Amino acid sequence: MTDAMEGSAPRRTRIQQEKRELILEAALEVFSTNGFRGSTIDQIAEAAGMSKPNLLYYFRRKEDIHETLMERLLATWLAPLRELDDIGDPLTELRSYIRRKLEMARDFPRESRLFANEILQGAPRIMPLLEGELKTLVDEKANVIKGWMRAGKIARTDPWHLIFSIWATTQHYADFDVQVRAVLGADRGGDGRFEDAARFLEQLFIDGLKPKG
Amino acid sequence: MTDAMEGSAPRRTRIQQEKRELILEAALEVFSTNGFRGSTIDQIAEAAGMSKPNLLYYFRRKEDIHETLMERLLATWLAPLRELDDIGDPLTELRSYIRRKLEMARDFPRESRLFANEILQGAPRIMPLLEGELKTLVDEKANVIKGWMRAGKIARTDPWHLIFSIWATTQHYADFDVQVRAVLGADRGGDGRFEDAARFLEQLFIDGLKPKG
DNA sequence: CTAACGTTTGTCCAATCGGTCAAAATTTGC
DNA sequence: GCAAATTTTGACCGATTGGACAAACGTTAG
Repeated sequence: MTDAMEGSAPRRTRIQQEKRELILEAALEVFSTNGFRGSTIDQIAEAAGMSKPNLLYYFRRKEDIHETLMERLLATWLAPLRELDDIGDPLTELRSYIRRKLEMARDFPRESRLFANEILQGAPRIMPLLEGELKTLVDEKANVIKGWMRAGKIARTDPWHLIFSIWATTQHYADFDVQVRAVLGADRGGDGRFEDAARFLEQLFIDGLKPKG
Repeated sequence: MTDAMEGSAPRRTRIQQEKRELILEAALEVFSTNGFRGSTIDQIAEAAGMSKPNLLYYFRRKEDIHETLMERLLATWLAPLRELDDIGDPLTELRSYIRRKLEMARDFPRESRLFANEILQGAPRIMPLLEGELKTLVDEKANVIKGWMRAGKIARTDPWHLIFSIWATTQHYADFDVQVRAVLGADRGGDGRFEDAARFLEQLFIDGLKPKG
């Protein structure tokens, strides 16, 4: 290998691509359940089916794995909000945003937990991103929502806190999944819980945001 | 000290009481920001202003500190839900439950994060409690809410998911505080954010749960 | 086939971890 | 004031951690 693995021109081997993916998949599993400091390179290596030095050949430091994981995560994580569009019926837009977010909580719980872990610990590694890219995006979408309110299409309320509450309620089903299942019990805590949640959230947000008479 | 420090009759010295409190306070700070595995005894000892062996004189194992912390936490954490009562106006009851939960997120964010950390990692230490005490309590309160729905006092919806969404939205302001402040920015992310949140959540839940004409 | 390059492994290291222990310092009961 | 009990400390231990390294092993292009 004559070139550094990071940088503008990665130029990776077939094996490198495959193994890096394998490692990232394993690391997602380990990091999301143990947090960064709670996870060891050995754990990740074992989950990826390779030796520790072998893993360190593909990622020089433990932090590099986490960093790569976070970069990928954030791109896909904000996609649903990016799609929230001015065109189309406001309530329909919000409903499908909520639905997409809930689907992500169902289909990518590990990504949600990885993100939650990072924020819980003060977001030491992604703070600039939160204050920059994320804030810009949310401000933009909050203005879209404000426009809907001014036009009388949805009830007037705080758009930022509306977005927070959508994040909170949907991600709850990924981050607090153990608690949700424990409380719902064997009968209601099965696969159907996401459909129940979808029905409930739609009623809560959409009915609650309908313009008053 | 002739007696074990745990058990039915602790019988503690004045110094023991004080120092144990000091340690628990320091441990709450450290555990809530770094998680259990991410925290070291040295960190806690330094935060409590004592040496590591000295700390270990009061709590024999790191896990004992965490356990004591969790026991105390859970008692106070569920208090607001316990107070949710059948007597009194349903919407008023729910409104003050939401307000109390939001106040706890504001006043005890470390406790909220400690709990979130535990759940995120699969609740290894409190799983029986979730399936036992917590489930029983939630089921009981869900039935109270169901009664209100049958009586036509509030809109019909899923009581369990209603409780989840109240937990999620209120605790979000403690657990994801860094993100909330980053997104709201310097002007709106100050002390007023909890009042804004209270207003928003009241509108979301109370208006959304009003019985339909 | 072979030389260059890419991959894998075993071994090792310094730092940090949770925790022990005996001795020293302090507080407390009388 | 003094002896017994409690509290504090420094030194230490084995285990685990993230990571370095060179040697061995595969792969591939000419």
